[in-house]
Amino acid sequence: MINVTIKNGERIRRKQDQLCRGAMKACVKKGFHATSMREIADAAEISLGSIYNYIEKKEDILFLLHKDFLGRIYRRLDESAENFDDPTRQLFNAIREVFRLTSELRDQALFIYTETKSLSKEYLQEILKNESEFVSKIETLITNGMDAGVFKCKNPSILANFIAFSFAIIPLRGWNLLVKNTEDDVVNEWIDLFSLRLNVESVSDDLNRGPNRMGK
Amino acid sequence: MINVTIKNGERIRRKQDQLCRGAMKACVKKGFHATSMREIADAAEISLGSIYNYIEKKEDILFLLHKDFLGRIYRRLDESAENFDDPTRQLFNAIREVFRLTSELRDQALFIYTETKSLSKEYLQEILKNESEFVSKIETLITNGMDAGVFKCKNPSILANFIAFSFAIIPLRGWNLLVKNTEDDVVNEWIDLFSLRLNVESVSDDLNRGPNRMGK
Amino acid sequence: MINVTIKNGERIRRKQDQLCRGAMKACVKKGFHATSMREIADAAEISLGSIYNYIEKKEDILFLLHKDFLGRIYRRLDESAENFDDPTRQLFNAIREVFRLTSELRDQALFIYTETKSLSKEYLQEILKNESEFVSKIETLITNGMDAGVFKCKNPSILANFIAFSFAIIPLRGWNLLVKNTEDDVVNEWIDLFSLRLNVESVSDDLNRGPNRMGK
Amino acid sequence: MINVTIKNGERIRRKQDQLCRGAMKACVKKGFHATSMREIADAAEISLGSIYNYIEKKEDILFLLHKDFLGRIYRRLDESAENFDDPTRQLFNAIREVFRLTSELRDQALFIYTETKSLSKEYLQEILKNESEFVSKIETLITNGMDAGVFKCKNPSILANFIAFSFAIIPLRGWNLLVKNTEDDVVNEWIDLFSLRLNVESVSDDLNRGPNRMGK
DNA sequence: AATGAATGAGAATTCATTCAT
DNA sequence: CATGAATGAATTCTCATTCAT
Repeated sequence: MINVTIKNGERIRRKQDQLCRGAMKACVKKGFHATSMREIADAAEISLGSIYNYIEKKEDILFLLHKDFLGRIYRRLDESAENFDDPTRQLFNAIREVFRLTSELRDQALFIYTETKSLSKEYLQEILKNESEFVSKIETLITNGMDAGVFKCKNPSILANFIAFSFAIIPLRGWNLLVKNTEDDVVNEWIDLFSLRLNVESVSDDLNRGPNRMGK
Repeated sequence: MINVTIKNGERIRRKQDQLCRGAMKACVKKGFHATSMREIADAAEISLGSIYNYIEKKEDILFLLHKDFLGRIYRRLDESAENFDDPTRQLFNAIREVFRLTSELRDQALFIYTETKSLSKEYLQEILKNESEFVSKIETLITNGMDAGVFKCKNPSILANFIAFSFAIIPLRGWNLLVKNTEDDVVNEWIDLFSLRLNVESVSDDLNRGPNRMGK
Repeated sequence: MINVTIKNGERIRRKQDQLCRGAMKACVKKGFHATSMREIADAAEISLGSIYNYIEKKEDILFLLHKDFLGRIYRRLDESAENFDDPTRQLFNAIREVFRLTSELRDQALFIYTETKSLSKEYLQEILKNESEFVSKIETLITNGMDAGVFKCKNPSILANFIAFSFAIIPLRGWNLLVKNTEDDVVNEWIDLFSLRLNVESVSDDLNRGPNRMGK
Repeated sequence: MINVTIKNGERIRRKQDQLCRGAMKACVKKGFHATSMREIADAAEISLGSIYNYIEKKEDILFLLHKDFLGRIYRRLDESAENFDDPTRQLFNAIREVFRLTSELRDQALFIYTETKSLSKEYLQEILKNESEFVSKIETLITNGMDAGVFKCKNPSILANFIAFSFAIIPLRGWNLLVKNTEDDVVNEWIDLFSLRLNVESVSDDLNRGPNRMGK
């Protein structure tokens, strides 16, 4: 994907990881453009020249950051969904889990959401494809529930998008929301909203707000 | 707020407006950092040197763009709400109208939403205050309905935030949503979602999806 | 030709001239690549940033240097040829004059001859076109003499190229030639060589080696 | 001359040869400065680090390239001259042979001629000494002919320089000359020119343009 | 007030050379 | 000896801001 001078693939992965961690730390504060390669190098503890053994150009870092971040989000969605068989629990538990992750990574999420636009066309397309797949996964969780007769939904595609979009609310509007509310208040409100729309008779409280990872 | 050398207030406002229109045109394409003052000057048809009679530094332009954009959004909310007395119509008509405006100004909205972070602390606070007031206005529309006994809502503050947040979905996720759906599909889905949550018995279709600006 | 931000055409010419003089001074010593933009800026007494108001990229300077240098050479050829009507005097006087100029500008000529290769394709083509015209001009001087019956020559094109080429000998091999000989020795030898080949019965000494610019 | 860490002289020579071949291939395309050590290493199929066992610094490569190239040219001159006893045949056959070699190695010759200037003083002196010896060799061929009474020449030193210089015409001006002429046209023209100057009564055609290497 | 040329600090990137393995 | 990753000085170029006209 990214053309580099280094031959050892394992080393590339290791260093790009190191680079990502440092770059994220540095970029979150000031945004991508405003963060110089020197600052990234310092934060990643890789020498300035060395960075260019693992990337071709600064923008590659932004791309890596996106891939890395989205990867973590998607993995959380997958893993959360695997914990339940019941479609209702499966969906809403996954929502809760991903929501918690984006809240936890609030600054990083804000950074990613606002810097996607800075990607060049080629990279943007790849990232948007990733995001599409993420939405599709949510849509599948919805249609599974519909097939099982527990959800009613006219347009699962739109709802899946809404759900994916809802994960951004703490990063984007936490400055206002969290003044009077906790993250849990917010996610519960979303879940109530979506469960109403899915015509779920009773997302029983122990289920909806119960402890995480209750196992199957 | 912005310290300028010019005395004539009216002239300042006129030129800053001209500057805004040009700057928005120029910045929407490439983002704020990537747009040079020269490009902004060209787009605004003001000479490069002259710009600095009306602003102090480049960031001032970003601030002006935010103020200008948010002003237009808020004005739309106000004007829409004034068209109805009935709280249900008042709220949902306003949602529809503002939604349509952000969809229409999709590129500008995306620009504003993603560049807010670039504002310096001082400016950011002012912009966030504006946004808070916007959310408060929505919250008032909700509580009015509650007082009138037509809405039920446990936490109007969160819901108002959700509604404000929902306006961003076309700018931020239109690339995915609008592949299979129209803007109207999307706004109707939001309205259904929110009306369900507000326990509105029947947002009758002629009301909910009726023609715009039907007058009182 | 070169895209610049400055509008005033006269100013562009003036500054590009200033830039050329400085750049030539700086580049002659170390070659084009080894001379940094900062050194050029210092030599030209133009600030580093200002230079980029009058060129787009460093290579433009090399192109300007070529154009400027070749222009001076060609002008000398034209002016010299105008001084005589007699084809023999016309040709050999011009040779002598141009030869003297390239000897005088020995360092600059060496620089130009050895850095032509560094030009990008587009610029190279334009410069080579210039050079072609220069050779054609010499060829015309030869064919004029042939038409007048004073020169005999099987292949004026090759000979014109030889003559053009011969101007480079002092810049390129002066380090060896000028150990034992003067520039005049060298040019006289060339002239003898070429006049023999043109079958000129007697390039009388007063003509051949006589004072410069004797008028018509 | 070049200080290296390796002891084994034979190995040094072998690797430097390999380096030369690769470096020439790589440098001819873009010039010496524009060719990175990595590119040279790749072209020579020697690892980047290993190169520095056989040279001290990049410039050493340029020096080696010069030595190698000039060596080939000089060897051709020597060998060609050995093929004949007759001074006329000896000189003009040698000219033809060397001319053909520089034409054949046109790109390499152009590279060498234009990059000599990039050598540092120390190396430059050694290369120029080599070139001096080359010219002296030609001068000897001329004075031999004069001693034998077949050449008349006032200044063999200048003429020898002219001859040496003439070998550069295809590399330097082939782009123009070879549009209308063949290499043989060009060399024959030079030979005619020089033979006229040497007062050779008749460089008979079979001799002058006859087959190469006709043996003694 | 308007203009647009001048400025130089700072950006990304390259690359010869070194050095640990 | 061979390898190739690491280094950071140096390079070109950009651009917000200033300032003379």
